[in-house]
Amino acid sequence: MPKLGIKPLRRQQLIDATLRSISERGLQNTTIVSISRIAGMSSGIISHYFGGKKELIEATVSYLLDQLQQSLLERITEENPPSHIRLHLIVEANFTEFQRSILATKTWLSFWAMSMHDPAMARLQSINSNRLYSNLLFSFKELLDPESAANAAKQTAAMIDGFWLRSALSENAEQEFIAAELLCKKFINDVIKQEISNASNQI
Amino acid sequence: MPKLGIKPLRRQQLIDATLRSISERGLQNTTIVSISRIAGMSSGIISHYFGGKKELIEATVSYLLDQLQQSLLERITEENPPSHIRLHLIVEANFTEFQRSILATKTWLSFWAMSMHDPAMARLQSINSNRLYSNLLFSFKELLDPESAANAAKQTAAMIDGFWLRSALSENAEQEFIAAELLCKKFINDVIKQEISNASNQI
DNA sequence: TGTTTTTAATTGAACGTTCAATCAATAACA
DNA sequence: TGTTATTGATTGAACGTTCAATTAAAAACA
Repeated sequence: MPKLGIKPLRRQQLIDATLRSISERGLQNTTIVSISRIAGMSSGIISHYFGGKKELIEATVSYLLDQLQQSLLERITEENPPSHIRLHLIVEANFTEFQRSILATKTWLSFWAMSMHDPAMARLQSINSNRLYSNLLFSFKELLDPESAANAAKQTAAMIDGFWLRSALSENAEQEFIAAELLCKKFINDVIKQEISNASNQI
Repeated sequence: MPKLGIKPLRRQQLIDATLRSISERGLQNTTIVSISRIAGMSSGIISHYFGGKKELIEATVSYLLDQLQQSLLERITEENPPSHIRLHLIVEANFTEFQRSILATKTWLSFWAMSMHDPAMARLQSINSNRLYSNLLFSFKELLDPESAANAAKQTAAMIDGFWLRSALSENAEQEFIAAELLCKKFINDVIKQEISNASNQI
């Protein structure tokens, strides 16, 4: 009998090792050997559990996407929070402790660059990008007229991604992430305030 | 004697070829051979004019930074435009025809990813990031109080980078870039409008 | 002007290195 | 013992760099 449940364990161990390798050496210098050494296993194990290096990288990115999705779901378990709270929760999910980790940041950046010439990566990237927009749009629509909501959702999504990028590349990333989260929330509050006052003026 | 003043010409030809190679195959698949073939020269030429591949990549990124800077300067040749116009010009500079080109977008993305584990690239990246923020801050300060100006400048910089990133990765990049430019300008207008009405309420 | 000399630009084969993938051998387990 | 998990040496392709040889343009000369 094969060891029970060892396959998902090994796969997760190798994904963790991949994140560490990329955060330490960058994607370009991450090799089959560097990953397997961090995982404390041999180089052949990667082909055995993932078929090849490419599939392991893809699985690692999928893992990051799942983590991001889960960090949002964890926050909305409460019974339907009001829209403006929900918007803040979306922001928070994108600036989680985990999202800020060097493990994650370096991998996200490499992943974005890869998306430009790797169809499989581009597909994952597109799903994630649309998900953020859709989540924001859903909540904004309960507060603003459709066109304003669409604009606000696009602007917020861009601001989140932009702040995330600038923070990740900054020298004192941790402080920048904290400030970024606050400024994203401030933007959301201001948009809602402004649009509501605009609407009341028009009546 | 061989052709005089050919050095700057060849260097630019190789930089152009590097942009094309990265846009076609991605940075990972860009090799000395792929670049020199696009340039119509031999592989040895790169070491001769740049010392090595690394220096050529750095020169290519510097070229992109210069183009970005120049596209802004070209717009502000007029005698001191008013602050809100200047802010729009900054946005426009970041969404130039050239910035939208596949040649540039793929290289920028690879460059960001490289910055995380290449000190020379990180330095270039930091300069560029600060420059955008400083330019925005300068103009916002003429319209808003210092704290509001700093917040607005950070938010605008993030929104520009974020929109740029999302547009570059999008399937119909061209349309997205156009919409992005408009939404960045709209944000700037709204911030100014809102802060001014806030200030008048406080009096 | 026509010829020769000088000079640097350019080539591309060869070299050493690095990497992902493979697979026969071994270890761990049931 | 038989089955699966794991190892790690080996392979061959791909890469950046180097450099002796070649090419062609400019300079010097007559």
